[in-house]
Amino acid sequence: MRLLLVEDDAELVARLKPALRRAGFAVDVADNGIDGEFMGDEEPYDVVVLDLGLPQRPGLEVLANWRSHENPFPVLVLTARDAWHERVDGFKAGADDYLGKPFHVEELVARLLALVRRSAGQPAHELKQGGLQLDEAHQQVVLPDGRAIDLTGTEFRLLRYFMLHPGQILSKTRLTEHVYEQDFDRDSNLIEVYIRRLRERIGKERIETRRGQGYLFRGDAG
Amino acid sequence: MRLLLVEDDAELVARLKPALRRAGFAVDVADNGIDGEFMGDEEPYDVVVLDLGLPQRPGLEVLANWRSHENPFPVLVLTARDAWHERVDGFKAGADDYLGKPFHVEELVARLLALVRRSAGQPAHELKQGGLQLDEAHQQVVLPDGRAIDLTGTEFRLLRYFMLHPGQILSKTRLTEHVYEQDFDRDSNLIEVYIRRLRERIGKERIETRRGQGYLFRGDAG
DNA sequence: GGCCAGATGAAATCAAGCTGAAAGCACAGA
DNA sequence: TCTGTGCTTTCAGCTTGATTTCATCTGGCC
Repeated sequence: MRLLLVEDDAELVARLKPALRRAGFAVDVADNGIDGEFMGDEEPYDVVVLDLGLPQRPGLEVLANWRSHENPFPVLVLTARDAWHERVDGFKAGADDYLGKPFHVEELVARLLALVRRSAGQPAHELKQGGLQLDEAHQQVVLPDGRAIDLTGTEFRLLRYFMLHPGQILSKTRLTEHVYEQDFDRDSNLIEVYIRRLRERIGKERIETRRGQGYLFRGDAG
Repeated sequence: MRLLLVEDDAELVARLKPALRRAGFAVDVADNGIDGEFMGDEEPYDVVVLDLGLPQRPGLEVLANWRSHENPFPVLVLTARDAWHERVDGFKAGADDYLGKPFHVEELVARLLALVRRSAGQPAHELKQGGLQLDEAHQQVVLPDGRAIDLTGTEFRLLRYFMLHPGQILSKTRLTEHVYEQDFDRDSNLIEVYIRRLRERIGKERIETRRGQGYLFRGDAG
C-alpha cells in the first residue's frame, strides 16, 4: 500500500513515518508542493496525506492540479484546527477527508485505512475476499476454517494488495511498486519468493500465475 | 498511565503531583485553559483532571472542545463544593466524574483509578487479567498461585497498561508514550529492558513479541 | 530439444529484539 | 553533608527472525 506524505514539518514527518510504516504503508515523503505534485502525478499511490500549509506551492493548488489530471487516489488533508474555510475550499478541490492539527497518530492511521478500503469499494471496516479475512490490528489473515495466521510485514502488504484487487491480473512491476517504497531495485525475484510464501500460507490455488502477465487473486466473484 | 492535570493553583499542583506519581501516573501539568486544551488534543492521555475555575479559558469550554474533537479520555472535573449547576453543565459537556474542593488526595486517586479501569471496560474496583491481579495499594501483582510480587514504579505502570489493553498489539512508541511523561527521549531500549524484567517476574509466556509491530499481553480472552 | 518465465530451497545479509552488566541518579538515614 | 541502597537508564554484544540474494529446478511453448 503506497502512501505519499506531503508535509514540510520534518519533526511531524519523523513522528508519522514509523507509525504509518507499522500500519503497513510504504511511505514516500515530499517536503514541498512542487515535488509533491510531481510525485503524485508520476507514481501510483494508493492514498495521499496532504498538508495545506506548504512552501513553494499551496496545498489547495496541488490538490486541484492532481484532480484535473484525473489522479484517482483518495486524499486526506491536514489543516489547522479552526480553518473551516479551508475545508470548504478543499472539498471543492476534491479532498476525501480532513484532519485538524494537532491530531492523534492513531486517528490518522484509522482514517487512512478507512479511506483506502472505501476507495477500493470495500465496506469501511473490514477486508474480506475469497473467503479470507484480513485482520489489520494483528497483521493476520483468517482462513475460512477460522485459523488465524500471522504474517510478516511484507507478506501482509502483498496479500492486502491482492485482496483489494481481486480478479485483476497484477504485474510483478505493479506489485513491487505497491509493496515497496520508491527507488526499489527492480532486478530481483522478490515478488516470486513472497508469492511462494503466501501460497504456502493461504493455499496454492488462491493465487494464479499468468505467464508473462502477472498474478491473479481469485476473489469471491472472480 | 498518562494523566493531564489542568489546574492553576500552584500549591495544589505541588501537593497533587507527587501523590499521583506515587499512584503510578505519568503526570503532565497545564496551568491554564489554553495550554490544557492544546495538550489534551496533542497527547494520548489515559485520564484528565480538569479544574473548572481556570484563567484564560473556562474549563467547561475546554471540555466541550475536547469532546467535539472526539478525544476519548475520561475527564474528572474539580469544582467548588456547592457549585451544583456547574456539574449539570459539566455532564452535558462530557465529564465522567466530579470532585468538590476541598478534597482528600486519596479520594481523587481512587476515583481516577476507577475511571481508568471503567474506560478500559474493566470492573471499576479491581484489575484482573490473564490470571494476574494488580494490587494498586501495594504496587504488587498477585500470581495465580497466590504469590504476591513487588514491582518497581516503571514495571508497575507498564504491566498495568498491558493489563488494561489485553489482546492488543502495543507498539513500543505507544508504550513509551503511556508509561513516561511528555518529552521523553524515544531513542533507547528502555521498553525492551522493562519487558524483560516483567517477563522474569510474571512469566515469559504472558507477553508475546510481534516483531516489527510491538508486544501483546495475553489476557483471559485473547 | 532449447529457451524462457517462473518456482523452489537454501544461504547470506540485515535489523529487531534480548540480555547482563555497569553507570547514573535520587532519596533515606547516619 | 556523606554514604548506601534501590531503581532507572545506558551500553555493547548476542540471538533470532525477516528479508534478500542466489543457484538450480520445472514446465510451457516454439
